[in-house]
Amino acid sequence: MSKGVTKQSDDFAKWYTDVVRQAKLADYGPVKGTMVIRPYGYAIWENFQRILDRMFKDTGHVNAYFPLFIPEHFMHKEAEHVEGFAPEVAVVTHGGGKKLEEPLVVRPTSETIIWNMYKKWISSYRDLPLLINQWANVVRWEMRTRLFLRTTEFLWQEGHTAHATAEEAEEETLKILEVYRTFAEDFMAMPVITGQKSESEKFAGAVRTYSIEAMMRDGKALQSGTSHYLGQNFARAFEVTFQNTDNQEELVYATSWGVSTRLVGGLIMSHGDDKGLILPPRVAPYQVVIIPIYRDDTRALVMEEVNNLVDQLDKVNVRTTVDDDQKSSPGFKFNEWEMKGVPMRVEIGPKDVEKGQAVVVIRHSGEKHFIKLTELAAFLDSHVEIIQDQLFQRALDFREENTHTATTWDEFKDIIENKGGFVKAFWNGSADVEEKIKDETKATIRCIPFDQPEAAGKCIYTGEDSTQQVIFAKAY
RNA sequence: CGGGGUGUGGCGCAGCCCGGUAGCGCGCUUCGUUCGGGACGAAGAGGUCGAAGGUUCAAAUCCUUUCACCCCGACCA
Repeated sequence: MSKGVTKQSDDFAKWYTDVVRQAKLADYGPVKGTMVIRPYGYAIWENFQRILDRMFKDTGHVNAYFPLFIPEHFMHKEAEHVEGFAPEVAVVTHGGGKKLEEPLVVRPTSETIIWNMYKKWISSYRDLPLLINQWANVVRWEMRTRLFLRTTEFLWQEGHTAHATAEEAEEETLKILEVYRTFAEDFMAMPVITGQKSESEKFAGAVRTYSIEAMMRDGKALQSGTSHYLGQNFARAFEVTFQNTDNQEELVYATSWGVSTRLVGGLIMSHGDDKGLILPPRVAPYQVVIIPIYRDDTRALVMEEVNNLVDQLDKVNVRTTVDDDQKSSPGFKFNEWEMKGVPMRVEIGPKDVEKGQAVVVIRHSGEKHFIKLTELAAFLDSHVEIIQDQLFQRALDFREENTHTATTWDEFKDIIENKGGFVKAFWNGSADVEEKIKDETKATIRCIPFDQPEAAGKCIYTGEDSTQQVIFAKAY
């Protein structure tokens, strides 16, 4: 493996792939479009899972697990749903050496099988709300794939809830969107824009789709999580009704929502630089890496301080690893752990021990601090949050710098072509116009943000009066 | 599916035009010296040249067929 990675400015896509592979996050699987998530990458995903799972439980949800295989005819019950997913489902036609009576669809998402079950479980308003989440793999046969961002099989969580009223379901949809926003911003240090998807970008089978949209360091948008208000579409398709307090039968109201391993890709592209990954401390597998520097005669001396520091960091729950591999030099280790994005590096050598200090290097800023050993643990502990905040602020500043407002079509095209990033512009709400803009510029409507300007404006394409300002961008 | 490209030790590649003993760098193994920004030396291990067929005394190299993967476009978390 060669030293370093392709520079972001040379080829961002190549940089991304280089980092994923050199930081040992993931590797290509033998089947086209599949990905092996390696231990270091999986550790990040496990951190995501741990944090999100807690948030879901704190908002009243429970976990369950539904089967991978779905009878093919289930997919046909909801018209929009089948139309949306038909081209990308994998179908199993044989089992046990025989052709199956009915082919089985490998789930691209679980609405159908879940609502098939909910029909059995829901009969009264007393059974509602039903708030279930599952952690699972799903398969979507994509034409073009990229590690983490779009793979044939991916890991995600999908929440599926059933409610007695439309208001309550809508409230749930937005509550989860807020969970996603909090997770992205407070843990991944990835600022996001919350809003509603346009009709053409919404989930197949949803009434409304909301999303969080993040800006990557190349200015492109990444849809990072979606929350759908499904209305009664799936309840109608699967005949899921309940008796309300007036003893009347009613269709239930539904939501579904998910985030996937794509978030790992978002994390990489939100913070990384030409030296590799930069991980926010709250989700980093290791927050501190200690690199002891010694020769045989100074080993005991150095390791005593190292072990002492590990104990102290352990007490304050700072995730730490020590790289005392004898085979590689300190210089090699510096580069390797920078590639892996560990937020803080501590160097302790004989000279340091003599002076009663250690060297701390902050990954994202490159700052070098000489800290007294007696103050070291406290310094590192406090910098977990300091670094977390700095990374969020840096990402936010980057997004603001790369977000422009366009009021004329020429201006719009110029920004998309020459500057990139997000473009705020008014839109008349027409799918036709949305399509034309996409054809002419490759920019799509990422979302209709909740955050709207006071004044109305004119549609960027037609010049008609418009009250909705939307975010356009090229997207992953 | 359209356009482009690549298949040769684990990884990255050269060799192919012009057929003649399969090579280089990195990695790996062992030993020794090193160790504060990608250490060095010595000795080793490791390849049915993507697959099938053909031409030839002889094929990684020429011909035919085929498969796979990657990149760019049309679909998508």
